[in-house]
This record gives sequence, structure tokens and C-alpha cells, in this order.
Amino acid sequence: MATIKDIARVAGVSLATVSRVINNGPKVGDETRARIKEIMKEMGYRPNANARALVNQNSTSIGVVIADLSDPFFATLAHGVEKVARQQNIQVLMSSGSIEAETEFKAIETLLEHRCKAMVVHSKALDDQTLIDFASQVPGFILINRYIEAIADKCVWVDNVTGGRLMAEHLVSLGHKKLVMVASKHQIDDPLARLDGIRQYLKQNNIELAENAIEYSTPDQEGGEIAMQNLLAKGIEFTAVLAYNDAMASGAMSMLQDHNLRVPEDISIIGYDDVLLARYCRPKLTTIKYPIELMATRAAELALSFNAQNAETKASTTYKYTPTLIKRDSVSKL
Amino acid sequence: MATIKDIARVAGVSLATVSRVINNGPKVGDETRARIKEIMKEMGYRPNANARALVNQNSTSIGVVIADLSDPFFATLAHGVEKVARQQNIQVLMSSGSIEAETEFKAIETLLEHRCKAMVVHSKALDDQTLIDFASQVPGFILINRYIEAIADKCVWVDNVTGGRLMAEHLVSLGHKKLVMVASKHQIDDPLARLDGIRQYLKQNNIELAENAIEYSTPDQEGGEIAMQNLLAKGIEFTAVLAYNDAMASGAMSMLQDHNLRVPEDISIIGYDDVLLARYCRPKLTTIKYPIELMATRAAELALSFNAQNAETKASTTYKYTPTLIKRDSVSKL
DNA sequence: TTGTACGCGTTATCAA
DNA sequence: TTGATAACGCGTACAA
Repeated sequence: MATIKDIARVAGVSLATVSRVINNGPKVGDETRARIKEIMKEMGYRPNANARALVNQNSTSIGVVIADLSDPFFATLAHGVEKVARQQNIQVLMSSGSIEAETEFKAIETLLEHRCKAMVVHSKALDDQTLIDFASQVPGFILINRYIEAIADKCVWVDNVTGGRLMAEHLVSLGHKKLVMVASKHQIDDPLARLDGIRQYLKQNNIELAENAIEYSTPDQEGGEIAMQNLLAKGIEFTAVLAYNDAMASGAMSMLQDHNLRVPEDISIIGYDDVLLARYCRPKLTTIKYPIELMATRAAELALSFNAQNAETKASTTYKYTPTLIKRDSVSKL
Repeated sequence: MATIKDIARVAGVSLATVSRVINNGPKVGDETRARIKEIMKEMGYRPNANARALVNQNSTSIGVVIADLSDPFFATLAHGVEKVARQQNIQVLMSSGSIEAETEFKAIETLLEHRCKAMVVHSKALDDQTLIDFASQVPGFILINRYIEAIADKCVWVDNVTGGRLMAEHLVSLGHKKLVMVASKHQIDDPLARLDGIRQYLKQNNIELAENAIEYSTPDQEGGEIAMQNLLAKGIEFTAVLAYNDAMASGAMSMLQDHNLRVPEDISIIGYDDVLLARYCRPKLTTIKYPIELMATRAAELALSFNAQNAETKASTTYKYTPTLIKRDSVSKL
């Protein structure tokens, strides 16, 4: 592959001149510039991004750390980042971390080796301090979907407690009092916060959500099916279901329908996230919108803004997003 | 950030020695090695991937070019690549191309600037020759979901004609004769090939699929809804629907149900791809499995295998995959 | 076993 | 307007 040196030799000029042409620098004779450009085209010259990054100390790439690309939620997140990266002519370095401390750590580490100055990381397994340390090493380190006090100005997160409250509120406002929940068995903050919001609201309204009315399982469709099956097996009476997320809701819904229970006529159900399938499934899922793409976009812009000299230091702002209720067809008035 | 030079200075040894330690090279005294490792840890040393790539002429990364990460199909593809990359400790560079010639071209070009020696590209807009040219420049250039004779040994593709035939065959074998299709309006090979397979089979069995029984729209859920709406509006009689893909099938199904037509009791419908939603939607979609993750995995392995010296040149083999029928609940016997 | 010195492709500084 | 030349961080013959 032709290098700047080859071009210079063929053109009979120095490296410096070619470099100026490449970077549209000033102080180059018009005809020289034209001739060099011509030669570059002919020889199929392509600047070497690695060499550039080396000398410039700034990489033209943004790193993304997520758990699993095959999960629609993360795919959407990645897509948001990718979108703004493309606009700014920036490369995306993708690392999956699978919600295990070790892999998450390694994913960030690898990005660091590539001298990423900007990264959007979704980490659940790493502890606060580790993340704070990383943040201090990377100018454009942005944490998405997590809040850490000490680096609040680098966190783009969603208020899951409010989200949980919203779910409960909607069901209760329609007269539902006998509730069950298909919950995530992961002991991380998202499930905890949502459940917290739900409980807060119910308590205020004197409605009970007994511990045995909650079934914990994996946060996917299968988990939803299993959890619902268990709930049904226990013979608990209920008119509405709170699901940890849309996938579980969908699974639970299938299971209900398999037992000849109609949604929403017999049983109402509400999801969380508003991923694609919420609109695909039948009936369309009433759910809580988690504005993840918007957040990812914001996170990427934020991360990249630190690359620019103007090291935007509005430590004052915090990037908290609030989920909203999306009414569709899976919940009905009692 | 500490460099190899800093380590050498602190340790009181030469650069070469440190370099040897880093690369687990031989010929280093045990205690020297231990001491240097200690210092590296203390100083938080991290090798500079850019510098390495520069001197080694081989980047430790694999490029991926796809249309749109938010599309489950592409997300799954990307996931497949990412999986094998992680196993081999390789970074993934992601570029979206949005099925436009210019962006696809630019995406590949950018990857080239990063000196990617391996890449998995999904391109529909670029012409054969351009792709062939790229393939000759990149040792590990693998085309996924497309077949070009001249670089057959670099193509990992699926036999969409057989896929199309499978769809038609399944419906016909259950007695369906009045068929309609919700098709993709994109004039690229996938839709064409599938339609081709369908037509071949129907012709052999003397069943007609009139041009006005086909509605073309965007290959997503909304497109499926619109296409079905048009079909319904035209008052065409039919007992079964062929959909370009699962998303369109899902949209069409919604529209049918909105018109009080039951699936599969009144109308049967068959999709294509077998993405997640095929199992999520209700009734579960009978569809054609497009083994995209498997293919992506294979493509990535292939691409990466060229990085190794043993430039595996089995130009004989071609990587053709055959789709299979997945029976679920959206098709019934007439 | 350890060190010296050069090169990888670019950019940037300073002269000319 | 152009050209030498020194970095950037690392790997590696070759020498010691």
C-alpha cells in the first residue's frame, strides 16, 4: 500500500509537501497541489490511521462497551452511538462485556490500548471505584444506564424508580388491585430500582404486592414464560401483571394465552423498555419507554465533545432521563 | 500514559528488554522480568495498539460493514462476528453503510485506512467490480450474504432461491392455492432470488401468482402492514400470505387481525429469516431459517484466518448455506 | 542475557 | 512556497 513517502518520490517533492496536501494545509502551490492529488489518486493512496493516531495522540474513534449485541436493547444503544460517530467521521470500536466483571474490565482495557479518548460504556458488573478510576484516565469516558455520584457529570441514566412507579400507577388507576410481577433475577440496580418504584407507589395506595406474588427469572422471553407458569401454578389470583421488561412481558403473555386467559380482557399486562417487539407482539404491549437511543446519542456526543479542545466541564449538569408511559393494547380497565 | 520508554528508565534497563518482557519473549533474566512486570503494573502501563499496528503491519482488528445495527438481522450478524473476535482477542471496528453505494464505499475505505486485514462486509449497493477490487487489496476480505463468481472463495452466502421455493412448497403442500405476497420494494438480489424461488415452484405446480397479488413495500413491519392493507383493499381472494421477511409478516399479520381475520384459521402466513420476533409474535411465525449468526461466525473465522501466515487458499470451497423451514403456528392446512 | 539503532507512516517545527 | 528532520511508541535485527 502506497505511503506518503512513495507519493513524494514519484512527485519529486518532499514528505512535508505531500502531508500539507493531504491535510489541506496552506502554503502549497496550486499546480503542485493538483499534481500531487493526481498522483495520490493514481497510486490509490490511503492515509494510515494508525500512524496518524500515533503522532497526533488523538484517535478518531469512539469505544462502546455493551453486554450483548444480539439483545435488541443493546443493539439500539450501539446504533445510537454509531449514528453520531458516523456524522463526525469517527470509527466505532465495539467490545462486548457480557455483564461479567472480568470481561467488562478487559473490554475497557482493550479500548484503552487503542487509545480511545472517548467511550460509552454500559457496565453493571464493575464496582464504582473501578469505573471512577477509568473515568479519570479517559477524557471522554461516559457511563450509560448507571449513576455514580462521584462522576455524575459523566453519567447518562434513566430514573428507573419513576419508571416503576409509572407502571404501578397506570394499572392501579384502571382499578387493578390484585397484582403479580414477573421480575428479573439479577441483583443489579435496574431491577431493584423498578421494583422499588412499584412498591413505593403501591404502599402509598395501600395495595399489597406479596413476596410470593413475585416470580424471579431470567430477563428474557423464556424467563417470562417460566415465571408466569410458576405464578399460575401457585394458584394466585390476579388481574394484572407487572413485567420487568418487554421480553418477559411477551413470554408471560404467551403463557397466559396458552392457558386460555385473554389479554387484556381477562388479564392486563405491562412491560418496560419499549423495544421493537412491544409493537410486534399481539396484543401490542402497553409499556414504559426507555429512551435508550436518545440517551446513547447524547452519551456519544458528550464523549466526543471531550475530544475537542474545549473540554466542556459543566460538572453541574447531570444527564437523567425520565421514562414515559406508552399506552397500547395489553392493559384494560377493570 | 506510561510508555515502554518510561518503564525502561525506571527499571534501569533498555527498551529492548522491556519489549521482550511485554511480548513474553525469551532471553530475559527471571528476576529482571519479574521486576519489570512489577514496574509495569505500578505505572499502569498499557501497550499502544496503534504503535504496534504500525510496526507490525498487522492490525489486531476485524472490520464489519453492515447496513443498520438497529435491525435485528444485522445485529445478529454483528454479534456473530463479535463473538469470534473476542475469542481471538481481536477488536471489532464497526461501520454502517445503510445500503447506499456511497456510504458503503466510505465504510470500507475507512476500515482500510485503519489497515484492517480482515473484514466481513455486507454490501448490496456496491457493484461487483468494486467489491472485487477491494477483495484484492485486503487479504481477509469476506463478503457475506452475497455471491460473486470471481471471488467465490470469499463469499459466505445463502441460497435464497431454495428458500423461496421452500416457502411456496410448504404452503402448497398444505393445500393453499390462492396466494398473495407482501414483498420488498428494494431491487436487490435477496428479494429477487426469493421471489424467483417462489415462482419456480409455483410454475411447476401450475399455481398462479399474479403480479397484482404482490404488493411491494419497505421490508419492515410498517411495510408489511401497508402492503397487506393494499392487498385487502384490492379485494383479492387468498388463503395464504408469503412475506419477504419476518418483519413484514408480522406487520401483515397485525393488519389481518385488525380486519378480524384469524391467523392461521382464516389465513396462513409464512415469514423468512427467523429472527427473534418470529418466536415473540402471536401466533408464532412459521418461517424460513436464515442461519445468519452461523454464517457470520464462519465469515469472521475465515476473514481472520487470512491474518495468520498460512494464507489458506482453498479457492475450491464455496460457502453456501441452505435455509430451512421452521414450522410454528402461523400456517395451517387448508 | 542485555543494549543499540533503525524503521513503521505521519505530523509539525524550523529553516531555507 | 518548499524541504529537512525530529518526534510518536514499539518491535527487532544485530551487536555486545
